[in-house]
Amino acid sequence: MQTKQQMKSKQTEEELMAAAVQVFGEKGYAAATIAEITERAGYAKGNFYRYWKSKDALFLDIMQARLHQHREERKARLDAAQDGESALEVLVDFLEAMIGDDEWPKIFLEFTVQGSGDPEVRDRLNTGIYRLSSDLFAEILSPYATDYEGLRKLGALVTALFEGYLIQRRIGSNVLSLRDLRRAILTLGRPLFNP
Amino acid sequence: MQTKQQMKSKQTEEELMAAAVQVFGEKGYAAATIAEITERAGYAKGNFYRYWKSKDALFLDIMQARLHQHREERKARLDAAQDGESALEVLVDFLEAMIGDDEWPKIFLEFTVQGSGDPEVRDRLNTGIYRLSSDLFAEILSPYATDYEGLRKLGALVTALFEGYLIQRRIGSNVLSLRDLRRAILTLGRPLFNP
DNA sequence: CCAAACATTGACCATTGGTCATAAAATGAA
DNA sequence: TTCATTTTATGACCAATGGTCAATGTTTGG
Repeated sequence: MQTKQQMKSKQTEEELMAAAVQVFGEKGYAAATIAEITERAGYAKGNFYRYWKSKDALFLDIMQARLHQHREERKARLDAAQDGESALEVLVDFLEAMIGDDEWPKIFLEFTVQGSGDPEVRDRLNTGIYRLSSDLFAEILSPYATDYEGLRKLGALVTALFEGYLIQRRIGSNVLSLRDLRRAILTLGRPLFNP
Repeated sequence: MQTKQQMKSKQTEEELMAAAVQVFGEKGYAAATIAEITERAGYAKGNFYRYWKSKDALFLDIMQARLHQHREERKARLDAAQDGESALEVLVDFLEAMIGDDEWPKIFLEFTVQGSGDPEVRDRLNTGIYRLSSDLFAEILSPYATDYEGLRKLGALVTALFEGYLIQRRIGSNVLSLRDLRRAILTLGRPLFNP
């Protein structure tokens, strides 16, 4: 059992994080303010910095938590895949699920682009926890294809397509649908699995 | 001939813009400050707002000027294209040239993503002056293919790939090269031109 | 019971985009 | 030339915001 202090700390952190998820979700990354987050959770602004060293750090934590959930599902479904194309479809399912929610992917994108100005944030984003890295992608699909470098590039192309798609959604363009994306990805991947 | 005042105004605007190009180029969009721009041009901060109504407006002007140049070249070369695939290659050349410079595309991306929060900026970005719109893309390639809607989607996919590629460069990933991008785009486009 | 450790507060700071009253310079009609 | 009007430029000022810190309350464990 923990001490009263430890419990209170934990609770405060959770309350702050819950408020942050709300505020970020409503206003996006840049427009969300620490003052509003703490106020909504019922604390003073200064208290925030006992739990996170910056707004960036908090957002990375939230991102991590949200992505963790998706990764678990992905793992389970991948075990059921039979061949390269179906495994690729599972990966695309995973990316689509991440993107399916309407607001958060845009906010992730906003943060990714603006945060990458800071070397510290850039490093953490590159950890592979936050993005479907090319290496992980190639690793997952390698049982089904021989061209490992080709798989890495395919992974990068897939990520590029999804993130480019997000930019278009952010700007308000509706030309592409998720179905179009999927078709394009399969077109790009097919040569690797049926040489 | 203009009056002395008009000439001075024009000169001031040019000096401010030149300073802005410098500062944005060195620091990116967010980190560039109006104070540094005016200071470098030798004026007081307040004077800036006689020429642009906001930092956003100035950046859009700069973006427009830089893109105009590329568009002219593109137009000239497109007249020489013979078939669909070579016309697509010209378009890719154009996008590659835009992206070839090292810093500015990243800065454009930074602005595009963060500025798209503001409806006014979003509208201007969608004018088609700032992006290779799907409609323009389809227009240009329509002599070589019958599936007009397919061309529009191809245009959107190409844009998505390039902008996704920019995100990766911004984050520091080097998996994709421009050659990879080109190959992927041709793979996606081929079915439209050789049905 | 009390000193040390921890949790919380809110005034304060620096930065920055943007505003505005004021001043300096140019203009053009009398 | 004169001088009221218009244009150009100034810099103090404002509000918003991320972040800091000394001070205050609260818990802990000896």
